[in-house]
Amino acid sequence: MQLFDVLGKRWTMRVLWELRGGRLSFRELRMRCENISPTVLNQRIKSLREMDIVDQCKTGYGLTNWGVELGEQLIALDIWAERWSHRK
Amino acid sequence: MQLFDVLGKRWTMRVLWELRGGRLSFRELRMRCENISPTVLNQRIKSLREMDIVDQCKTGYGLTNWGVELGEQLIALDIWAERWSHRK
DNA sequence: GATTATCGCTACATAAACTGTAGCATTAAT
DNA sequence: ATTAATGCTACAGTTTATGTAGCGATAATC
Repeated sequence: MQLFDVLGKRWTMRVLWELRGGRLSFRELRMRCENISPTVLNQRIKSLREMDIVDQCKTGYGLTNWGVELGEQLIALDIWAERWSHRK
Repeated sequence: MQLFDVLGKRWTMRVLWELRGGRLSFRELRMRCENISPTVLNQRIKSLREMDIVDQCKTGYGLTNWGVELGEQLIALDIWAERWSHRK
């Protein structure tokens, strides 16, 4: 499945996660992703833009409507992970 | 976050996806994952077992209770992806 | 009770993906 | 005009994944 192929690549989910907070410039996004290498960041952005999940305007990169929805899915995952992380 | 680190590795989500259907032997699991290399499959299994998401018994590998829950999260993602894939 | 099959898994050479740093071209502020 | 910040590319070095061969162990078959 195309979505899983992309999400399963290193940094993809992290990039989406960081973009939930609002638009970010390329350099800001890099810093928030532990200074991911610009090469890979650019590859991820490219994929996500082709998938209508991320877009770009003069104020930086951000989530499209689809991206916001996907972000909500990640939040659901995060809530589950919170419970899971407290397992005994 | 630990969960995203693991899920974001190649093949991890696919392995979980395939295990939703029931227990599978190492070799069966390999085949269903497009003949992923055994080296990597074993690494993923190891991580997922340490996280109490996958377990092993004489009938093969399968999901723990936590794994089933996580699988449900993936199904939610899949349902969303289905809608998304029909975008215009 | 040897033999054949299947199993989980490791070894290892090759290939692909990621990293880290430097820096170019462009635009925005001073 | 100069300085500063931006998005992004280049590239060498490292890490990760692939593909194939095969070992040791257990299970069925003759």
